[in-house]
Amino acid sequence: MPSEKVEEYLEGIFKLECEEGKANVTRLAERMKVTAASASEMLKRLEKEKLVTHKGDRGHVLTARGEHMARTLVRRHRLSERFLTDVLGIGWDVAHEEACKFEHVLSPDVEKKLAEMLGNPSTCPHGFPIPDLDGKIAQTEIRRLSSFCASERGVIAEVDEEGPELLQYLSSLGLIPDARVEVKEIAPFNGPLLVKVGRSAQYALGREVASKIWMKQ
Amino acid sequence: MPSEKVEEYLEGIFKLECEEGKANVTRLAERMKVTAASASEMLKRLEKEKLVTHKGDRGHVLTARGEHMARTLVRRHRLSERFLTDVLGIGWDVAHEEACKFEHVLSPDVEKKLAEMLGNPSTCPHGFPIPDLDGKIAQTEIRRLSSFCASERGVIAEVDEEGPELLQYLSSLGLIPDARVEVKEIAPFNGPLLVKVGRSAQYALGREVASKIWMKQ
DNA sequence: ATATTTAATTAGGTAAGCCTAAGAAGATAT
DNA sequence: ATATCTTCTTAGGCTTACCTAATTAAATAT
Ligand SMILES: [Mn+2]
Ligand SMILES: [Mn+2]
Ligand SMILES: [Mn+2]
Ligand SMILES: [Mn+2]
Repeated sequence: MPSEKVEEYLEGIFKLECEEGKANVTRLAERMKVTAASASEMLKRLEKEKLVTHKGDRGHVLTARGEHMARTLVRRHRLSERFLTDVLGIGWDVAHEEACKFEHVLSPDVEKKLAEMLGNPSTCPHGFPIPDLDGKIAQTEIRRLSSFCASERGVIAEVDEEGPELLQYLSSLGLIPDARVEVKEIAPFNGPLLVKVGRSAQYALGREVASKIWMKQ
Repeated sequence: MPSEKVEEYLEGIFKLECEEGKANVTRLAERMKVTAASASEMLKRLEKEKLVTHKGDRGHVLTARGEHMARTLVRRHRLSERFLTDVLGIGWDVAHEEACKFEHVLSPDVEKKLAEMLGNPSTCPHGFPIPDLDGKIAQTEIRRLSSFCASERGVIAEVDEEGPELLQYLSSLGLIPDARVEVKEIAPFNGPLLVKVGRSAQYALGREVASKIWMKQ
């Protein structure tokens, strides 16, 4: 049985692979909040356990087995988030860190029953797709809000942020998955976006924040 | 933050105190499935951390702080069992070991929301009382079924067993909390009890099994 | 009182995960 | 070509939680 730490590393490597194609020591260490030395040691161990292989061009990638485990963890994480927000009424801003603990204690049977109870949801509260039992993740066409032009409109698909503060702020503006957003204006010199959420007032969003909001349609 | 291991030891010591008044190294080691050496070391550490004190008459007892932590864990364990059986439909025979993992990942907020969602239940699926937020445990008058005489009747309060096999067997006979049981006959020479559950057939129960069933009324 | 059994502790060791500090390898700049 | 970053690895240490084997302490039996 892999330890909770090993599981967290697999998840971290998987996310890095999704975002950057491969994982390197430095980026993994950052994500796991450990030193590069610690990340290097863990990668060596994961390679010995055939969960990771050393890709030629400077980087590490998960093996089939490692990737399957990672996808299972992502599924359990997002199902847990769904449960925490929908059933218990926990805020989406803290659901992530609570789910990060839950994901390691779900057995296959509990995972299955939980998914059924929730009606086999397809996304987590932040809009990310929930992998199916085989680990398959539904792909959709999405673009960053920061890439939008003035007068463009769309619907929020995903909010790519884990910290509670920003999530709390965004939900207070109604900027949550499935909200309709229209970009009214973009300030010059790479300035903030003026957006309208639903039929409420306009808000100015910094580019960094806007780049964490992924839009569909 | 206490580690999961420390939490499990606190729980083990608490149960021993309830059952035998105090915890000694040997009994604790048995319960935790470690050697006496390991249990001895852990007790030393818990004493250093002021979670346990060395009682004069051969034994260790929890401090107020240690006991409060233990009661919180028991509460989270039993709430988790309730959730697993009532909401997810997990069998009571495996709910215990699943809950043993859940109890360590519940934050105070999640614990509170979970208790509310469940309607603040007063007992776990095995009939044991759920401590309230202060750790207070409701006391009731209960007796072992094995102490019953022929023709005595009562209602099952608690089933004091953690292994899945016996629990599965007992529930197949309808021997679960709140079931009405009548002792029809007791075989001589400390023999088995012939019991009638509800209005179904009679079953012969060994004394060891009968002593794990606690009756009320 | 002495011997035996049981209970508890100590000594010494291992593995997982973390750290700092030092060194090696690669990439970039001058 | 040489110097300077950046990235990665190694060496050496620490803590937690476990182990076996040996020792000490306490209880029980003869
Ligand atoms: Mn996680
Ligand atoms: Mn999420
Ligand atoms: Mn437990
Ligand atoms: Mn129970």
